[in-house]
Amino acid sequence: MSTKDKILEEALTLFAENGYDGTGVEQIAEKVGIKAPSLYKHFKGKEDIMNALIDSAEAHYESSFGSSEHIGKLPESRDDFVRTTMSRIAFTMHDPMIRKIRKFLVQEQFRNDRLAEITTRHQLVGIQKMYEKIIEGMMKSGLFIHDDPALLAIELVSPVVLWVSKADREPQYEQEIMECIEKHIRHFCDVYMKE
Amino acid sequence: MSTKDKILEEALTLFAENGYDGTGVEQIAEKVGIKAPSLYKHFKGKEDIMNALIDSAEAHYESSFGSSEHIGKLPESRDDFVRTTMSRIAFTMHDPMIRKIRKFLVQEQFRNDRLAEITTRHQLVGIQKMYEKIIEGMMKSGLFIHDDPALLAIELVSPVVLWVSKADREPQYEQEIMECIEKHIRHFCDVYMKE
DNA sequence: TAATAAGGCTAAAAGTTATTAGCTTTATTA
DNA sequence: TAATAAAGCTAATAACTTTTAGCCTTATTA
Repeated sequence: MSTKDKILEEALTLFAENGYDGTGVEQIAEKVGIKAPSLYKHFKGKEDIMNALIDSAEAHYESSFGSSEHIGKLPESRDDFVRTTMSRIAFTMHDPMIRKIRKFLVQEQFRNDRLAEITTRHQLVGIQKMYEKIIEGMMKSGLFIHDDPALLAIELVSPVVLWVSKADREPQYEQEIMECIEKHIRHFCDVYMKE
Repeated sequence: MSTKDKILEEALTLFAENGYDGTGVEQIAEKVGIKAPSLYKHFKGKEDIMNALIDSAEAHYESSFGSSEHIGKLPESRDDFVRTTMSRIAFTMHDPMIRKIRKFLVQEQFRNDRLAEITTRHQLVGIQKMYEKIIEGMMKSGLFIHDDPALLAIELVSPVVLWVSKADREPQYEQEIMECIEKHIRHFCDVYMKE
């Protein structure tokens, strides 16, 4: 990995943990294994590092939810739906990179309009749009009752977003949280699936 | 209002806007109308101001959701439920004090365990426990179908929490957001209310 | 191989920030 | 009214932070 990439990686880790203002360039440099002034061979300044990070958060969003490719084939049963949804959530919750981006965004969301907009996309648009399509498909294939897929996607995803953000701040409850999430998803199926 | 209270008020405003690390004691003092060293006649230091603010956020939570008194009488019809719920949300969303506490907590939630725990209580426990009781009561009075009140409260409240936090970062969309929320609540009633 | 560029370093400038010391004024109370 | 406490101020300290300047080594390339 190039030094430039390593700087971005360590900066994201530190920003996620202590916020932008709570992190010094010296700390970043130390984690990379260089001295602070050497950072300036790769970036114009601290703000420039942050902007590059925002770009990469944006790129990450695009590659995760930008196209509809990522849906794969539609779940074919209730159990299939619960299983694929839970594993998607477990992945999102535990993947270190995704977790750092989430923690970074949530702390810096008020810094500027671009960060605000990206945070909304990550929290409200991304997974929800995806599940809108999945649910819509499953309505057509007769597994879900007919209803507004957008509203159902919101009802499915919102509690998950809140629980995952609880897990970000209180990781000791991860297991209970996963149980709550599964209970919620099963209840969702009880209400909106046929039979 | 005492100088001490004014310091807390202005500190909260600034912390909500720029975060703890993004706010200087000089800025706080200026807004209060004194010089920075005078702050130290009222607080031991910057951290002490923050701790007092956390106490007041805690007290605010207690007075809002600590007792069951705040439910008032149960809604007696679907329209009544939608109306009272929407007005509670509008109040929570617009009240400047509540908004500042929300923005402060969301930015500082990772700073220490106490902040993490209070953030969870504000975001996940507070309104949800309240609606758990309301929904439970309305199940008994036959307005809602019989189901787990805790799960229903989560489904009702979670999307609202996410939309309100979007309104905090992008206030220009407040109106659309209120429309989305109302649509969601009406849909919730369609699904879980009798007739 | 010689020249050049990339990327590291030290030293230090320049600015900011939280905090303390000590003085003065205002308000409280004995 | 006199004494004391509270709360303000200026000046200064001390630490920290970001960034620049200039030098040296290593790698690339003509």
